Amino acid sequence: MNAGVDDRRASILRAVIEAYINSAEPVGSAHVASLPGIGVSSATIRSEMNALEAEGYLQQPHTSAGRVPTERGYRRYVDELMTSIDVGPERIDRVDHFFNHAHLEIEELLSSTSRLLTSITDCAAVVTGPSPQRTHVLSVQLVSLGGRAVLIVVVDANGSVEKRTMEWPSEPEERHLIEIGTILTNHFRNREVREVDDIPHSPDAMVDTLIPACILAAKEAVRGAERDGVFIDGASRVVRAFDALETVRGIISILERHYMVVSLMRSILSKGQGVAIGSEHGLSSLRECAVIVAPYRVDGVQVGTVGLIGPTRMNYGSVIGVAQLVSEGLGKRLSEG
Amino acid sequence: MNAGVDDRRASILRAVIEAYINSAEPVGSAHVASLPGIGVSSATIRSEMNALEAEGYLQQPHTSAGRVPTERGYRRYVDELMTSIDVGPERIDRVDHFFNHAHLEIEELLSSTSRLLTSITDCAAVVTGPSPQRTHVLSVQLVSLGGRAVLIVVVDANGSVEKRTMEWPSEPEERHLIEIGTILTNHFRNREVREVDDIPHSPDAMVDTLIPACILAAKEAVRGAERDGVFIDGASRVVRAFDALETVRGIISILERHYMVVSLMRSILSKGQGVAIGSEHGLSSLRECAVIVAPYRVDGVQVGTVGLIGPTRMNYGSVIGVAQLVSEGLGKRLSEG
DNA sequence: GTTGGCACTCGGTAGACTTAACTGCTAAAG
DNA sequence: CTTTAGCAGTTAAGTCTACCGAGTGCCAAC
Repeated sequence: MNAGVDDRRASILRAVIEAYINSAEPVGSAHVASLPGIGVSSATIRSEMNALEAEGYLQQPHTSAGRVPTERGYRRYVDELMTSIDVGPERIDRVDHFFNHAHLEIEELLSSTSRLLTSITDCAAVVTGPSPQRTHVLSVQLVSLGGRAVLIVVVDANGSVEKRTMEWPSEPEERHLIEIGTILTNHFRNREVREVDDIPHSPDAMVDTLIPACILAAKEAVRGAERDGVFIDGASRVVRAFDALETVRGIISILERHYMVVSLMRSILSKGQGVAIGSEHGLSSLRECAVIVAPYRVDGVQVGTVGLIGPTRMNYGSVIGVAQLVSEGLGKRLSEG
Repeated sequence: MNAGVDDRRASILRAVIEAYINSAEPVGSAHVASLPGIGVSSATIRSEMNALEAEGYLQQPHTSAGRVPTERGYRRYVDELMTSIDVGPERIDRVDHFFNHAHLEIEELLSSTSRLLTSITDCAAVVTGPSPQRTHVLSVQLVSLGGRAVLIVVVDANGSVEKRTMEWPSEPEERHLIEIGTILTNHFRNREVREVDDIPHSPDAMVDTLIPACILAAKEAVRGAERDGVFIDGASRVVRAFDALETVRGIISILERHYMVVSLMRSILSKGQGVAIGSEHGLSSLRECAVIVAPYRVDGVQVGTVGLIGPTRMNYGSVIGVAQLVSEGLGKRLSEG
């Protein structure tokens, strides 16, 4: 078993996987042999495919069928066999055009990014917004909602607004609200919320006693907003790739639960990877899917992610490329402010 | 053809529809004859069913099968045949418990209402929030985002926050922002945004020239927020009721486009109805679904709606009942503030 | 090591037959 | 004139069989 043999075997594996990605049908030796760049007969291919099956990269749905890649096969393909990350010029154009022409509120930007991703890749797309916990605060305001209810409104440097209602000990006075707003704005300004654990003071005793609760509420407002910044689109698109009803239902029910998707993406990233194939991520409803994750950076700091969920037989080269392209574009766009 | 005959025919229609709702399978004459309260033989039922088919209320999937209700059949059932709107005590309890224990921000309230609806009915649930256009404004604030970007933040009486970025003619000065905030807060306070079309003035010339653009931005902020106040849940649940893949795909792709769902509900309401069955609403992807809409009122004014989307063979009595129950509960809850 | 040849294996399709669930019709009974 | 039992007629769905074709594994020859 020398390098030459392994090279050939590898390129046969690549050919099988790419053929399967295109056709979604088991690939036979004759088809591979007919491909340009493969200079050997189908009999040779057969014996190589046999070896690839023994190595766990391919499998046969049944004896008289062609071969289909296993999870392990896809994994190797992504890790070392993929010809190149080839997005295609027209897709690059679409992405460029999108970011050059996007003038939107942050939520609209993220949600249309998600729409862009799904329409380019035919996968379901996930975009998580910049974590408000890690964003600098610009302003804190208090607004009376009537009765003892007070709304605390936090604006951060991304232009996101977080809020939370709190209960005042008694009917709030306008001047207290304004004063606390000013104190908190100065206290939080240009700090990340998670860093703040000291408490400012006021000469006014009444105000002074209220401040700790307000700080707590502001932090909770920001924590609560973490959940909202997830934009998922394209469920109906992924679903086209499958024809087993149970699979479809499983996928939909995961995509519907945004927190599941977020924690899925987090867990993939935390393993230091960008691609999870089939059962690698452990969500059995998505066992026929691959998940691509690409974090994006604002001013050098990773603040959010872009993700794509599609069938394991997706076109990895192009999907991974698009994910990277868009995550870069989004990071750049958000860095400009 | 006297009243007695029509009564019997009607109760046979009712029996067929209810049996079909329970079993999802074509209903035969023998089964209807065996039901309590039907004192005639299957032969008689057959001839009545024949008549009902001629009248367009029933149809046969094929000659040797039982009968299935037509759209027209369901329509008549909903309009005059439905035994009663029967929600069932345990469901009533769940709804009561929900509204008694819900202490949440408005968005969380609406989204968990939507979750409640879908889990009770197994339909997809839609909750549209109170229109911010028709809500009184409590406060308007301006926050500098850096450079010439300024965020205008509008808080309304429901505790919703709307926002919009605008471009300042030059680097904004803090005192201008505060002053305009105060002027606009006073100007908008306790008015509905859509009513405001006059423009307040300021002695400061610089401020005075900026005000019209700010009013515009505030109005756009509110208009833009209209879209966000839609909470849809339970796509994976409706989908369980169907086994044709194309149907499933169609439903998902509609539910994914929130604006389509909103305009669907609006159009049903504008026809003065609360139930649209099959093709009545004109969305071909939902031709196998029925849509139930129930508006809710806050302080006597209709501000939003609750909707349910399920298969045409849903249990109308219970689903309509739940929709009404929840819309009342939600209205009451929001009236308390 | 590579190749053509060949026997073999299965899944899938097509046709024939059977079964079961209904119906509509008819003629007799109420 | 309505209701009913009985029965022949219709059709989808299930079962069985045969057959085809795609694709394999193996082997002898190159």
